[in-house]
Amino acid sequence: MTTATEPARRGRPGYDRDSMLEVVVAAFNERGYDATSLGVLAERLGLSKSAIYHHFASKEQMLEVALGKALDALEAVFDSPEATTGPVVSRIRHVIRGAVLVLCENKPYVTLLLRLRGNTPIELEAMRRRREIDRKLRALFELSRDEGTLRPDMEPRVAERLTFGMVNSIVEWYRPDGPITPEQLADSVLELVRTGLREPSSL
Amino acid sequence: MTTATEPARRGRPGYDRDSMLEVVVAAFNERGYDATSLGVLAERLGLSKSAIYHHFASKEQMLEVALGKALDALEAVFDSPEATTGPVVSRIRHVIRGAVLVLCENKPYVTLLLRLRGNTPIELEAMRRRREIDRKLRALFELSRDEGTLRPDMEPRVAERLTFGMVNSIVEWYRPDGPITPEQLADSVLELVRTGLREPSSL
DNA sequence: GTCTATATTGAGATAGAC
DNA sequence: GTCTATCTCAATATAGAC
Repeated sequence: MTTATEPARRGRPGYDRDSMLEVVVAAFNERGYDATSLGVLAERLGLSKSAIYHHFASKEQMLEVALGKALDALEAVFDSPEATTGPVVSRIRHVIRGAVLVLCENKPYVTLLLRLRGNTPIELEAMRRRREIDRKLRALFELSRDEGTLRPDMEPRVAERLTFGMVNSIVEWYRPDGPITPEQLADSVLELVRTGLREPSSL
Repeated sequence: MTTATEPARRGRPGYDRDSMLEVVVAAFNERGYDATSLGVLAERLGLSKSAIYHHFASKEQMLEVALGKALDALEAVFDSPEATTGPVVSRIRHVIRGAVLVLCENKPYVTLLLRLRGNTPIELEAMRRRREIDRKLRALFELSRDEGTLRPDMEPRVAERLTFGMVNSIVEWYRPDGPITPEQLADSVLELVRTGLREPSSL
């Protein structure tokens, strides 16, 4: 009932929670969570409105499950051994690369997370977990400053905000079927963060 | 009726369009446009719901006027002489700096613009104008690549997206009454874009 | 697991008095 | 320029049959 077993997603009927959530979250991201009615969801699912309640207790529970997927994946990156041990510069590179990859591979769920406004307790709790992740990147930049590998005119807090701003903005334009792979994108972000956009010789 | 004349914004009554819009847009940004009901707006304004209709024909018209403010200010930066003539690197610096300053000084209106989902013709038109601005930054990065001042391993399109991603993310955390001035913030963004976060000597 | 009702609430918007 | 009262519609959610 909770864990998907085998087939799932046919032409029309026979949804399980995960396959239904894919359709639902895509709709949330296109129109916004609040602007997406159960009627629209039912239409896109090819079901009646009431059938949805067989899988989810409420519209907000769909949001809750989706946000959990995004947060679990992001937290795994920031709590991994490569993020908590070793040279600080390597740790920073690891979490930035990992965040880009998670974002690309779980784009719909992360997109939903990044657009929360905190209108309900469930949204507030998700935002709390997200802020905890932000805090971990900031802590890494503080270590970097202390050891002298962060340029001294850059506040760790500003570095963290701008870095995450850049990374998070990727959900707005990355296309899984596009020409750029997540790995290439992660390389571009890391290079920009490391040494900027300018042709090095023109410094 | 359309243009504000003199005083405006008192303790409770006597709103004109602009002073009312300030309150309205703040509410939109806190809860999201769709999740903000006229009832909530009336409460925050200290008015009844129907009184709002003396100033705006509809909820969506409030959005339209607010988006116009943001877009007019941004377009002014990208159409200015400093953005269209002179060395390409200077033009890029000018539009990035200008975008950061406009964003800080018109934060509520720009925030609203950046969160649109395109659910109505009015939203779609605003998104079209916004894409036009994106296109102008991309064109500048293409010129930069052609003259050899953009690092060759960075696609102009990716450079544009990551740069605007970083700039636009500022609406999520900039505080007008905080310790960082818009000018300092613009400097930080420009330095990060130019040469990255690393202590230069550690390259 | 899905359906056809339907209950209930709150939304955006209007009428007309003051 | 603001109010009270009301209209209309669409939203989330439930009941109960198949």
